[in-house]
Amino acid sequence: MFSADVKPRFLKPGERSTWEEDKSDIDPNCATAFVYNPHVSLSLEQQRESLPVFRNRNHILYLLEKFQTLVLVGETGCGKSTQVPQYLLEAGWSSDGKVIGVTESRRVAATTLAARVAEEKGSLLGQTVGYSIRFDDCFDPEHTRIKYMTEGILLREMMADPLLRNYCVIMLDEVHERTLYTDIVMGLLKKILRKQRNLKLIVASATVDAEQLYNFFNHNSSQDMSKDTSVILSVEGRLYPVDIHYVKEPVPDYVKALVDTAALIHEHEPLGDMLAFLTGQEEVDRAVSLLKELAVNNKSNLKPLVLPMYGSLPNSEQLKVFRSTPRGLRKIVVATNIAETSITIPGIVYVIDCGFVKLRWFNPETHTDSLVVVPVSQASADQRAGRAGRICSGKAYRLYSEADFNALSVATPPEMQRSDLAMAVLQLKALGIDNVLRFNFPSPPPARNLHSALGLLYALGAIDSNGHLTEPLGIKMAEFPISSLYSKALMVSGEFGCSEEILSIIALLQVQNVFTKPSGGQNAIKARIAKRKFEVQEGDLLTLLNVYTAYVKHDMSQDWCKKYFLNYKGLRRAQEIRTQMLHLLKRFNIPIISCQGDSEKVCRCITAGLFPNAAYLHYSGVYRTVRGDQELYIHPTSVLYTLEQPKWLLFCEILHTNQIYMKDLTVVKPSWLEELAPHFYEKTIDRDYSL
DNA sequence: CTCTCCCTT
Repeated sequence: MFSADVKPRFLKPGERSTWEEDKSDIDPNCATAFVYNPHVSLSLEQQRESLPVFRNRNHILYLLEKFQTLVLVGETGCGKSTQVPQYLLEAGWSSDGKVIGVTESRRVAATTLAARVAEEKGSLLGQTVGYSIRFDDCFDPEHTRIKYMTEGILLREMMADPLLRNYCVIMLDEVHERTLYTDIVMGLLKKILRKQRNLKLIVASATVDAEQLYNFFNHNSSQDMSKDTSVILSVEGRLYPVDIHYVKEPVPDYVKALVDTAALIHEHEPLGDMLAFLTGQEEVDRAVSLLKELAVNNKSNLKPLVLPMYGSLPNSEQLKVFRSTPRGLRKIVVATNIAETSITIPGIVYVIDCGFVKLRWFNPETHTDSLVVVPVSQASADQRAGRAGRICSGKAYRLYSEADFNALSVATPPEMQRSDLAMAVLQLKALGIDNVLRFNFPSPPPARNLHSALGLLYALGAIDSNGHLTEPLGIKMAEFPISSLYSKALMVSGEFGCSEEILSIIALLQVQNVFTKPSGGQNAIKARIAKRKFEVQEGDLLTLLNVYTAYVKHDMSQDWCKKYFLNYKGLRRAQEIRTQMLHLLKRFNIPIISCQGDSEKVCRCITAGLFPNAAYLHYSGVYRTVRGDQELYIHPTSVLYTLEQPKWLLFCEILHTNQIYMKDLTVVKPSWLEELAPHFYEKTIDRDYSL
C-alpha cells in the first residue's frame, strides 16, 4: 500500500550516547535527589562532549558576544536545552551574580532539565542550578546562576521588574511550539532588549520559523547587515534517520487505514515498538478495540500489546505506556497529540501519522471556542515522524500522499492567533502596554480577537472607556493567574459574603477531570452513582463546591477520593491554587467570609463575574447566548443535562465539537442579571424571552 | 450523551 523507496527525510545520525535528552516524566512528584559522585561526573563530562551542540560551543559564545539575539535552530535531542546554559556559565556570563534564565512551556520540562543540569555540574539541585514553577520553587537567590522556569513565571517576573535586571541571558526554549505565553514574552523581550543593551537573548527553535524570528528581533533597520542585532545558527540534530513512507491514494477512513497499517507493520517488520497518532479519544478507543480484535488472530510469535494514550486517561493507565515492553511482545501505542511534544514514549521505532490534529480555535463573532480537526502542519508531521528515530533508525508511515504533505502549511498557527485574548490583554496592560492594538506581536492576532477582549474587559470594569486599567479593580484583577471573569467574581466575593465558597469553586474550575471516568463497565456505573451524591439543582459550580467541602471534611484523604471516584491529584492541586488566591484576596483586604450554606449568595456572586456568559432558553426549546445570539446546548457532563431545562443559565465555557455545548453551568434568575450587570443587560432583557 | 493540550508572583 505504500510507495516504496521514498528518500528518508532525516539523514543525520547522531553518535551513540548512553544519555537521551528526555523531558518526559508523567509524574512530576517522583523527582530524585541528586548527590555528588565524581565517577558519575566523569562519564557525564564525556557524554556532554559527544552531543552535537558541543561542536558549536565556541561559535555560540562568539555570536552571543557579537549579537544581542541568537536564534538557535536545532532538532530535539541536540542537547541545546541542557548544554547552552552551561557554556554560558563556564564562559563567565554570570560572574557578576546575574542569572541565566531558561524558559520552558511545561512544568515537567523545567524541573527535569534543572535536575539533569545540576547533576552534570555535580551540584545539588537548587544551588548553582535551580528551577521555578508555580507552587514549586527550587532555587537560591544568592547562589543560583542557571534558572529553568515556565514561561508564565518569567512573565510574572517582568511585572515585578520590567527590565529583568537580574538576568544576563534569557534563553527561550522550544519556541516553535508558539504557546500564548511564548508570544507575549517575545513581544515584551523585544522592547526590553532595546533598553537593556547588556541583556542577551537566545531563541531556541526548530527550523521552520528561524527566519521570521531573526527578523523580529533584528533592531537593524538599515540595509547594512553589519549592524544586525540578531543572527541565526543551526545545530545538527542527533536523531537517527527515519524513512518516510506515503500512501499513493488518499485513504477514505484514516482510523481504519491506521489499524490496517499497524497490522501490516506488525506482521512484516522486525522488532520495535509502534506509535500511532489520531486526533481524539473516541478515535483512539476505536482503533485500540479494532487492533485488539485483530490481535486475537495474531499468528506471529511476537504478540501485540495495544495501549491507548490520551490526556483524560486515568494516571495509572497512562503509566502503562512507559513500562519497558516485555520480551515476546510489541508495544503498539495509539495516542492523541499528547505524544507529539508533551510526553516521550521510549522504544518507538515505527510511527503512523493520520495527518490530522485537533486544535482549539476561537471565534470572536460568537465568542466561542471550537475544537476543530484540521490537517497537521509540516512541522508537526516531522515532529511526529521524529518520534521513531530516538533510539535507532526508524520508519514513519504517513496516511497521506507526498503531494498532500507538500501542500500542508509549514507551521501550525501560533496560539496567539486562535485564542480568546482577554487575559493576555489584561496582563499586557498591567505591564504598561497601553495600546495593545499597536503592540509588536511576533505574529499579530486578528484585530477582532483583540477588540473582543477589550470589549469584555470593559464590560467587567477592568478597563475604562479609554482602554486604561481601572484603579483599583483592573490592576488587581491582572494579578490573578486565572480568567478575567473568575478574577472579577473573586474581587466582589467579599461584598457578597461568600469569598470562602467562591475561592473553592474557582480553584476547582482550574483542574480538569475532577471526576474520574474509569473505563471498566462496573466501575463506570459506580462512578456515576458517586457523582450523584454531590449533584445539586443549582448547577455544576455548586456541585463542585460540594465536592471541595466534602474533600476538606474528610481530611483531604486519598482513600476517600478513591471511594468517590474523585481525582486526588487534581483536588490537591486545587487546594494549592485556592491557598494562592486566598493570599491575594487577603492582600487586597477583601473579607474572607463564608455564607454558611446560603447558596443564593454564591449564585449571585457568580452572576456578578460571569454575567457576560449568559444563555436563555429560547421558545424553540434551544438555548441562545445573550452575547451573540448563538444557539447552543447543555453539555452531557453537566449535572443539569438530565434535569428540566432552566430558563436562564451562566456558563464558564462554550466548546464547539459535534454540537455547540455550554460547560460548567449555574442556574440564575434574569432579575440578578438586570440588577448586577445593568450596563450589560438593560436593553437586552426586555426582549421576549420565554421568561 | 461527551472529552486536542498546556500554563500562571
